[in-house]
Amino acid sequence: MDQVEVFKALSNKTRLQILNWLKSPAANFPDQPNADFENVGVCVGQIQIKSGLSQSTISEYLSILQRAELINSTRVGQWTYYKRNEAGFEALGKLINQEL
Amino acid sequence: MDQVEVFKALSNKTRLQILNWLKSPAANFPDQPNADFENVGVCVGQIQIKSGLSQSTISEYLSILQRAELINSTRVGQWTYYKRNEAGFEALGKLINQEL
DNA sequence: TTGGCATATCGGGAAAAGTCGATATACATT
DNA sequence: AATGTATATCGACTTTTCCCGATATGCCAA
Repeated sequence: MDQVEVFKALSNKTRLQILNWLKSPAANFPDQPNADFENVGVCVGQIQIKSGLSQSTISEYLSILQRAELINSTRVGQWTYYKRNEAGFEALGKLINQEL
Repeated sequence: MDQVEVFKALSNKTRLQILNWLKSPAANFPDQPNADFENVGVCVGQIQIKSGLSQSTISEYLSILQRAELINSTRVGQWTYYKRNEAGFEALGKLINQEL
């Protein structure tokens, strides 16, 4: 876990919002017919609509969060679903408590 | 505590190093004749020398860290001493565990 | 196999951050 | 008062980040 990379990923209001939305997909997004929130997460398009930013921006933001190990993705057909990587958040907590 | 501001402050290798050095001033800096590490911290000049960056850069970095509530300063004569603000780190830990 | 979606990648323009040297300010000493 | 030292601020330049629209890629359905 690269410290600077993870903090950079967190240094943006929209990316923080996305992480927060992904805590309760069912509360924050409309139902997805093709997949289940608990298993795979939320698809890019839903996140993009909710954010109000462009498709390309959100796609990039998601990959920044993924490189920082804060989310991970599952491809199902033409959709990519993203969900929180709780192990990454635990690692971050430890980093703060022990290394910073 | 502004979330984006804190994470931006942490998104820089040198600033992370400074925070780390300030965990054990006595181990990381030469003795200061005019002040005591435990009470007031380390003066700007010592941090600047150790970092290898310019005086102006370090002065700015310290103020970024201070605005993020991760360190605080004490002015004594012509010196400004900076030390870690452990309350800020606790707040950060809570932020990670509860809000992120 | 062609057309239509969903997502990723590319190229770019604007804004912010990184970093410097020069200058200003504040305090201390003589 | 004049000089010296420590820190802060300013102006500038370079690099990175923020976002976008356009295009490419991958997958599905007709």
